[in-house]
Amino acid sequence: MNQLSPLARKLSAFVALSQDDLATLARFDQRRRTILAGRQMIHEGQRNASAFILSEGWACAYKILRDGERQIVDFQVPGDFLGLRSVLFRTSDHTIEAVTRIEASEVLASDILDAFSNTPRLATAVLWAASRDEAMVVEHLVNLGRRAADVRMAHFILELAARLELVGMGARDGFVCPLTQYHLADALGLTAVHVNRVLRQLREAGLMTFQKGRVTIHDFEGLVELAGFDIGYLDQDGPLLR
Amino acid sequence: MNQLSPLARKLSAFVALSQDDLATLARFDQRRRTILAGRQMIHEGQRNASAFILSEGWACAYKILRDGERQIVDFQVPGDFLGLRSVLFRTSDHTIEAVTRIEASEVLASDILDAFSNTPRLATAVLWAASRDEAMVVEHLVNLGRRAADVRMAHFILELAARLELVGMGARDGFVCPLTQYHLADALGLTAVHVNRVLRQLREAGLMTFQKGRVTIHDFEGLVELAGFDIGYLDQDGPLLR
DNA sequence: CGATCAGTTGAGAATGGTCAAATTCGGTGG
DNA sequence: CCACCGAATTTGACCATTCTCAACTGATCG
Repeated sequence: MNQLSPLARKLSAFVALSQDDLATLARFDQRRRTILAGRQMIHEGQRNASAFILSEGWACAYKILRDGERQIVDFQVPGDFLGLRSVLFRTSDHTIEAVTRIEASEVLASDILDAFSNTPRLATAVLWAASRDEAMVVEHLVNLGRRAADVRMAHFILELAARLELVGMGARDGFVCPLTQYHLADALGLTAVHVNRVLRQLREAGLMTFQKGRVTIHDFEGLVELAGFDIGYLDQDGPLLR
Repeated sequence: MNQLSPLARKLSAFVALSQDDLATLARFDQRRRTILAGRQMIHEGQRNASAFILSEGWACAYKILRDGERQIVDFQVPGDFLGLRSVLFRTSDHTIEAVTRIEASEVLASDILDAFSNTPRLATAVLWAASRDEAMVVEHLVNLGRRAADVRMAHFILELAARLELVGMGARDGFVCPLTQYHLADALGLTAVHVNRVLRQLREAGLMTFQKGRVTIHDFEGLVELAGFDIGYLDQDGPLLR
């Protein structure tokens, strides 16, 4: 079982996959790629893009507006499947960029379509994983639409903490985080200047520190209370499969 | 072909579905329901919810925050599939409410899971439709994060116009729209008061009018220019299928 | 004919943005 | 090891978009 890819590990935590399913998943993992920090893995408008399964490093998906502004839609951490929509849509509607140096497996469109035809159980599991990502995008949307800057930041940090904990890369007291304050600004719909002020405010309130590539959570309960964070949308039940 | 459901019509516009696929889809359409305006079709926290295919009327999906604020995630119009995520997640992470009186078909979880096992081509088409919805949520997120109130409104109206045109319910000069200014406010992350001001501003600029259940677009090109609207994300190519 | 709900408008407040300038920090070449 | 460079972070002063609160209108409904 040490041979399982990060995605297989994640899915297996929720679904019992058959030997067939695991074999198909293993084929997803044949094309190892190393991507340098800052490189684009998929770019907006690209046709026939591949998908990727992230095993090391962080990526982010974003859109650029006419005036050059950037909105980050989400971040991907190890174990995440990225670019599924770029495969189903012939042309990608967003850019995915490596935040750090990345180790990933490239998954061809044909691999995915074959999986849908031949291993429906795996297909449903992949759809569940995609739905979980969508649930995160929805919560992110709620964050942007209806929460004040400090609450927004707190919620964002708690979501990252929960996601990283699931893959063993963090805990309630914090995690290693390669993001800059510009990343936070573009994800949270704020300016970098205001992000800095909000971070200071949270630090001075004794809730959390974001410094030198590390997030330290000083008061987990306090942060949850401020953010009104409810982990439900991350669906720890797993997919409905028969 | 008159017997096709709205969803079958929408999917057929993009994918050639086999007799098997169509037969499976027809089974989706057996449980007709009428839902009164204001009723909840799926509520947050509900377990084992059904999905629905909308044939008449408008619905909206939203989340309520701790402080009672509401964020509308998206609207559904005839031809839309709603609640797919509520089926895959055992418990729904959002509420779906009828904006008007609705005619819809209830689709059981088992119908969908069977479809995935038996008609992979249809499953892929459904996944594509879900991805298209996700693309709209993503664009909505960008709207909230990085666009000013007037641009946000213009973009939202143009998206609705494009979606309704696809199902024959509107055109470039406008459409019938049952939404209140409160709906707009909760969708766009604004207050109803500010929505009203923005609408006045757009009306006085000769771009569009939102009044008495109808949106009238006076200057389509001007609105597109203001919004920086690019229809690409609605993916008119259809899904990649072999 | 109240009651209620959607829409409209004004005045003042506040959250977050803009602009500008330091300061810190991690590298990199000497 | 040290000087230096560019990127990231930090802070202040001022500004503007959007919110809040409050009042009023008009339509609809029982």
